[in-house]
Amino acid sequence: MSVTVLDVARAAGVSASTVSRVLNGTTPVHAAKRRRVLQAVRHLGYEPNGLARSLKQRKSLTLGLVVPDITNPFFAEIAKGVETASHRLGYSLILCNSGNAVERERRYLEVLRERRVDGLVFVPAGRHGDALRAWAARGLPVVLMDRVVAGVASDAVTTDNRFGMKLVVRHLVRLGHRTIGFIGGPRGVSSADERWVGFLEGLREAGLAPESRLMVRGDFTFETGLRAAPALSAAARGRLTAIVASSDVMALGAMRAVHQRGGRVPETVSIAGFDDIAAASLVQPPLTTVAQPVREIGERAVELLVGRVAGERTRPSFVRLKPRLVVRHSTGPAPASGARR
Amino acid sequence: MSVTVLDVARAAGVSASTVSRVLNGTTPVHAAKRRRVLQAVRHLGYEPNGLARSLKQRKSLTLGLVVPDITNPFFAEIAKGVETASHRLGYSLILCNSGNAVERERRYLEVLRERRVDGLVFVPAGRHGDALRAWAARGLPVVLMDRVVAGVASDAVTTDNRFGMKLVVRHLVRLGHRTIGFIGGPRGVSSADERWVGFLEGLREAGLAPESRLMVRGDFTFETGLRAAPALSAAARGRLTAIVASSDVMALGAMRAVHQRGGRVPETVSIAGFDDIAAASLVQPPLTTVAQPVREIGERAVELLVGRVAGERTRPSFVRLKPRLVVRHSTGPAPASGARR
DNA sequence: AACGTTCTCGAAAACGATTTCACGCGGGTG
DNA sequence: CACCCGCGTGAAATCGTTTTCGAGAACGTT
Repeated sequence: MSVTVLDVARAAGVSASTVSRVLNGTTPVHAAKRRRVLQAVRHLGYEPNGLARSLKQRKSLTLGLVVPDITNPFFAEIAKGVETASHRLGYSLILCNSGNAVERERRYLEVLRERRVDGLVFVPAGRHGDALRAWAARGLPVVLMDRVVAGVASDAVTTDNRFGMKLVVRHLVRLGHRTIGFIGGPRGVSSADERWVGFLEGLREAGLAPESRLMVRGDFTFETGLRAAPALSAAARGRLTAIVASSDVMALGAMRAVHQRGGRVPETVSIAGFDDIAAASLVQPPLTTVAQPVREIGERAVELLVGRVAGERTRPSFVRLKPRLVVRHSTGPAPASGARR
Repeated sequence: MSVTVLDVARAAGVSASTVSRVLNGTTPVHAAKRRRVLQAVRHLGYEPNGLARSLKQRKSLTLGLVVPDITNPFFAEIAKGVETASHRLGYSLILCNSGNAVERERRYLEVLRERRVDGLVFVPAGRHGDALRAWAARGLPVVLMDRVVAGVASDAVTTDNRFGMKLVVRHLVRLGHRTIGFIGGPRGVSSADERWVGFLEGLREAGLAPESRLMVRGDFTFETGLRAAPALSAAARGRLTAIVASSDVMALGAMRAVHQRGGRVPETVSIAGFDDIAAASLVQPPLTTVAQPVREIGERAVELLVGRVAGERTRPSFVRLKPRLVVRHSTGPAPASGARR
């Protein structure tokens, strides 16, 4: 059916080994023969069989990417970074969408092992990393992105979420806000937890006392924001002048809720998010948020991974990238009543 | 290093062939031996080597997915559908992000051939399908999504763009609009062209004469919409009461432009888009648009593809899915002046 | 002229599975 | 009783590469 290295060898009047050597440049080959080989390759339209090569070389030049939801713009951006870096370094990428389901995640890691991927770039869905531990137990390379899972010492590339959230709080405090509501992410997801802590630290820094009634937990969805905003408002009895959400999608939900009740952003209440997804700059008013170096997360992760595949390091390395505050128009000075406090 | 079928065979006191038979259920095996084999598999933690299997069976159980930009929510949604369907049918998926660059696209198809993927799901970037033709020339299965490329008769799953665009026009006409601006997509991209035609037909249906000055071409970006809206306004000399864009992203750009100049949507001008990306329902006002059955596009494409891989059909089949008008709040009755006309 | 070295290259052995082939063995049939 | 068939099984061939091993050729050195 398809043309093999042997066909090329026969056509060029050399042995299969020589063809291989020419194609891979592993060992010098006489110029004349080399030319004959290359010509035969071109003439027969030979395309090496990657499967056979991978089998022999015991490396597949393939990486696995597992994300909770490729439809989430944040993960989509990460995926793009990962994809770009992988192909640049000569690796192909198998995409796995776990849908936040731990069971599917487990299945995927199994499939990826069968496929003999050389390494795994991973945004774990749940809190418990059983599947991940099973992976690491076999000595397979893996690097985590965005989140880290307790009790697993692997490479990881994350954002400094605590710092990022503090930037937001500082920004709001400087605008005169004193009563700030917080919409957090699910407990146990490390990035969400860090942002929670960052918020608290930000308040403390400004000499403000946190009120637990003004801090709610969400699941990163639009609906969460939609419901949380009025709830926070009510809990604050009219003192609330700002809401910061742990993700842009939730912030957009909050913004919608405010609009629906006739409020104006930022005049009535300032709103800030986290992630800087594309929609953040598209809505009206454009959302103040924290931009993560998403592309870079993906790229660094892959670089770390192929480094480990090549057996460079032995101790896990932990990269923390600095996020950046992006001030747009959804945040403004606290209204007089709120500023007076 | 890793445990092979031979290790299992030795441990179970049978031959390698028997182990294979047990694992694949190709041929009946005595219950006693079968049990011993399964136990040995479990005990040794054996995991079959997919590369070896693929090499022998001459099928990789892998598909390739090539999209212009995974970051674009429309393609992200498609990717999700493709991923889900692939894995459900037992295939893995190699992700390729062409970045709309024809050259990268060509490279990718090459890599995918080397990897011996069983088939390709493809959203072509450019107009000229050289790479695609090269692919099809080798008799490799491929199914196109969203767009179709001239002169290539392959399977395809598309939306009825013409019909979708007519739905929008009818909707606006029913609201009393008589002077409607159009922001189209790049010439040569079949889906964009079809929408263009659909718009014209919609006007004709309503007995309205198209004005070429009120139809501009864009490239599906936010900036296009941002610039096009004022331009259309100017060209219409105040008669314009509605704008329909060939994509939501452009519609959002147009909406922003209107807001920036102090206009209101839909009071000053109605705006409609196409695609129904997530952001469409998140903005204020929520965008009237045409929803494509995105998830289904991906899934149908994969089903078609594995059908072809299995050698079911021989003639290319062409699936056209019906889109659906989603009326939100960015469109409203034409203002009196416009309605009078 | 004899003798290492270095280069180049082919034969054959991997890589780890599946599949073909042939064979032994019971049991039903004429 | 001879024959044939179907079942379960192992040995060996196969998928298409890369890599090891060893050998011949070419070359420079003393």
